[in-house]
Amino acid sequence: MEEMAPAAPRRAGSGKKAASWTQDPEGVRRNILAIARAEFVENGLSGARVDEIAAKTSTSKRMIYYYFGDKEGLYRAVLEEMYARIRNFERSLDLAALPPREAIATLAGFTFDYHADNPDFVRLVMVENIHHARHLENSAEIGELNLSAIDMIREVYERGLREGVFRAGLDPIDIHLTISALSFYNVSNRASILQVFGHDMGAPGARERRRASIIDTVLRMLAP
Amino acid sequence: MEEMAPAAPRRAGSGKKAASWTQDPEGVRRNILAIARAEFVENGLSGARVDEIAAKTSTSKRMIYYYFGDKEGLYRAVLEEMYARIRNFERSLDLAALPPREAIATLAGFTFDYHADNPDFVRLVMVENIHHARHLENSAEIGELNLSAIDMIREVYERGLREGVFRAGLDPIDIHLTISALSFYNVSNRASILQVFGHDMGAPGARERRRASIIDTVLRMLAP
DNA sequence: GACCAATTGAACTAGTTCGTACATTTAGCA
DNA sequence: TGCTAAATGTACGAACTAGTTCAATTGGTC
Repeated sequence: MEEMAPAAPRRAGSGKKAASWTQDPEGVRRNILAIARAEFVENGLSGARVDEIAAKTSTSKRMIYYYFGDKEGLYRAVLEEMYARIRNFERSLDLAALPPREAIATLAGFTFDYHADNPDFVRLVMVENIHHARHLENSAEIGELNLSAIDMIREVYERGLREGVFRAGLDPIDIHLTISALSFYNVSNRASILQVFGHDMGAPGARERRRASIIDTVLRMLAP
Repeated sequence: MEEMAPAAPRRAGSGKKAASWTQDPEGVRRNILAIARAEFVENGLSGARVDEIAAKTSTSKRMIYYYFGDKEGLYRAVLEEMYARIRNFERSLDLAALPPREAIATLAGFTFDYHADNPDFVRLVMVENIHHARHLENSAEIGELNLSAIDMIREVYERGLREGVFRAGLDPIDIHLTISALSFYNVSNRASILQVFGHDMGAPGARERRRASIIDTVLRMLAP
């Protein structure tokens, strides 16, 4: 779903000695980030190889260290870019315009789709959790999107309460966790579920059925 | 929650040259497996270091290769032991003796507790999914526990249908996925949720509330 | 057009990591 | 008791890996 950021036409010829190149710092940065993301997502932080990332880049290993300091710096940059992206996704939703039940159904459906369509995001969060989220910890600007997601749910939930379509006593974060867990697991554990149960949660048919089931489950959770 | 399998008293003195030792193949095996599990769970497959595992063992690196062939063989052994364990857990449940709704509530509660009490299991499954479950694939004897879990749910579900306490049209595997997802996520994503939302799903109070909420959600999913 | 800071390239290195070769000890059995 | 196979210890090496050194090129600015 993402372009590879081909870093502008560089070194048109081969890698000869006296070859010349045009400067394009932003392009180089984006190119490195895109490749690095793919590698970290596929092999994890310790499994990814800097030399491998460098080789797949249209630039050299030297540039990785020049722009990102070290391997962890590069990983952190990938992580931050990924979270910035999901923040955008969340901002794109306008639940306030919908009736409570439809708002929750929309949120659940969109969340499910976002996870299913962005396995990279899911896998990176898995990797980060294996590392006890200590890179997320050192990364500023993560705390911003905190309340936005929860507050959005709280607003809809309280509106639903006033209208009598939701039951009282629920915690907005509990609603968020339920939606996230059901959406996340369908991607994160796809491989092991396939091996153990022979059921492919990612197959088109199964995915759609699961999507409907999850929306239904969340609505039932909130029903009076 | 697990003993360290101290591999029988070996080399009572120090590691001197002429020291003697008593043979204990099984003890050595178990000792290596226990240490290896901790390392793989903590650092993943690529992050774990064979030398580090060997150092923490009461035996030497030579033994690891003697018994398990290579790093992947050791990892596979750890994985198989872990799955054998959960199979035992599932067999310990006797849902047939309970009324349908209580049976499901019990299953959900037990599943939640098993995950919460065995983060090692959860983390190892995460690691395995990062690797696309390809080690699970090459490991025989995994397919056995397939139907047991699903069949157990199917039996209870159909009983509930006949008694009119469950609604029709559900897939047993869908029920299983819901219970697993909600239980798994609470452990697997604890670190990132704490960082992003400042909410600790593992804290005693939060854990109990979440447990009750999940059981309730599953029952509502099945209600007519 | 000359000068300096920002960029980039290629080779190199110090330390790590998996795995092995070789020697030795133990346990059980003829 | 002596012999053999299983089990264990020690030391080492080849390959890999993150990060660096040194030098060169570019773009903009005076």
